[in-house]
Amino acid sequence: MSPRRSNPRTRSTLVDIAAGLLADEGPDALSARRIAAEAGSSTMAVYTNFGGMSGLVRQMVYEGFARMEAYFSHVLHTDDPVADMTLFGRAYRHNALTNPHLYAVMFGGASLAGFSLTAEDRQYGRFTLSTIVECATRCVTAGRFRVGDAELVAHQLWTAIHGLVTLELGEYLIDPWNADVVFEAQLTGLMVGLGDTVESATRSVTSSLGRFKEEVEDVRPLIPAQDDPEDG
Amino acid sequence: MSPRRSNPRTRSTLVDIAAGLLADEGPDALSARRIAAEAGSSTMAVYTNFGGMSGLVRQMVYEGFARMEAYFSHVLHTDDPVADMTLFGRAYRHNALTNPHLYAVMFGGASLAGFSLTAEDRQYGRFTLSTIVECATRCVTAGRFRVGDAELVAHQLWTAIHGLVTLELGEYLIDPWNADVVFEAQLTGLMVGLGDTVESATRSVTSSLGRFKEEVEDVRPLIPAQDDPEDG
DNA sequence: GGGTCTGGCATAACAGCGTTATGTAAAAAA
DNA sequence: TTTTTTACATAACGCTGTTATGCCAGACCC
Repeated sequence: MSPRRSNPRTRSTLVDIAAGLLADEGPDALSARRIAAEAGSSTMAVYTNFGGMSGLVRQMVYEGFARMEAYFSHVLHTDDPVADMTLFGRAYRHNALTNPHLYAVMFGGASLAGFSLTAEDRQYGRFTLSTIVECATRCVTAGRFRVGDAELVAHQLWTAIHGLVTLELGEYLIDPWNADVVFEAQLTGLMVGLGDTVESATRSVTSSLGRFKEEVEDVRPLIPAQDDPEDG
Repeated sequence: MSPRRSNPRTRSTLVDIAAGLLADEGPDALSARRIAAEAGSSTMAVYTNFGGMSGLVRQMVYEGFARMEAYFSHVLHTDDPVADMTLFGRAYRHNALTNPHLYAVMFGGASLAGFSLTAEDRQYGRFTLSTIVECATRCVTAGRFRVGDAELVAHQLWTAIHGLVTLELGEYLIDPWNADVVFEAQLTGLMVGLGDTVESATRSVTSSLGRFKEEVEDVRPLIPAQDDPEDG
């Protein structure tokens, strides 16, 4: 009754090769033929395992969100929620700059020809935001933020940092204002705009810079297995 | 000695058709064969006039920046520079939502397969920001903004609004926080973060909403001629 | 006005792409 | 062992951007 099962390692190796190709040579290097050639198989492997290039790309997007969550999970909860929040911002930017092409596929609309995210995919991405919402709640209850709705706060922070990262990846933020300067100013400005005082916001932003180098920067998220925890 | 000159109208019609195709059917509908077919010529017209698809797309990007400038040019200078600034934000978002695919090509990195902007193209885009810098200067001299450097202020505003618009176009901002709610809150928050008081910022944001519908919303920027002011 | 020469544009081909129809063989169930 | 089901290989289809080739329109020179 039950037929031949697909090799579990095939899925993960295909995704690994595709992710490496995207990271090393950019989106134009992503092709079914190229991936299959480097995997030593035919292009049909992409179709039996993922239903086409879209499915494979979608799997890479999921992995991208997993990497982002890995960075977020290393942000500790301290008694300075605003510092925690700015640290999330630093982690978010760090993840995007570490995986620029993958980030572009995740949030860049139709970054890859013929591929677009489904509503379910975006819901996956939005779920990652729940960590930020939780931290925003702590900022509000601590009296540091004026606005009461944590979800609105999270969206404001997300959109602002995302925009900076996007323009930075697009090489729009260079001389004389490089992205670092704008980012630091943006962090402080956002906290003040949400209700924190200039003094405490500046302190929190500064402290999170030190924490970033210890807690987040060197995190090397392991590539998660794709639906099949099999590994060799 | 001097050879046959290319038909000046060919360039503009090709760009017009391409822009219409991009706006109506999205990036996947953009192909040299399709454009040539709708123009009644062969694909070679794309190569003699633009050197290839990249050149044509680049020309469309220039037109995109021109449209954005057209919206900006309709923002009046009042004695409330913060209201003017938020109105620029509304104009920026309005332009992006009116030309979503074009905006994606302008700022979405490699939104179209095989196309990427050059440093010169980005300089063109950054030039548009000079209007914002000028307005930021007025905000600072009026004592509404704390931060002294107008260019830094302009970059903070640009990145924040761009990020919101990008996620909105990517359909990441829907239930329960739609983009409108986040946008209004973001405008106020940004002004406060830059030094304005909550009260005056709220007033300016509110007043710019009314001005938007009168000064900006119905602007229909005419498609500028491409390097050749010839027209028929 | 005729000659000349440069380059716009058409035709057709090439290499690549994602995808699919077809055939084969491997693996799981009976 | 037989049966069944599907993973995978091969080859083709239609599409893409691009280019080699050739024709001829049109601007200069005489």
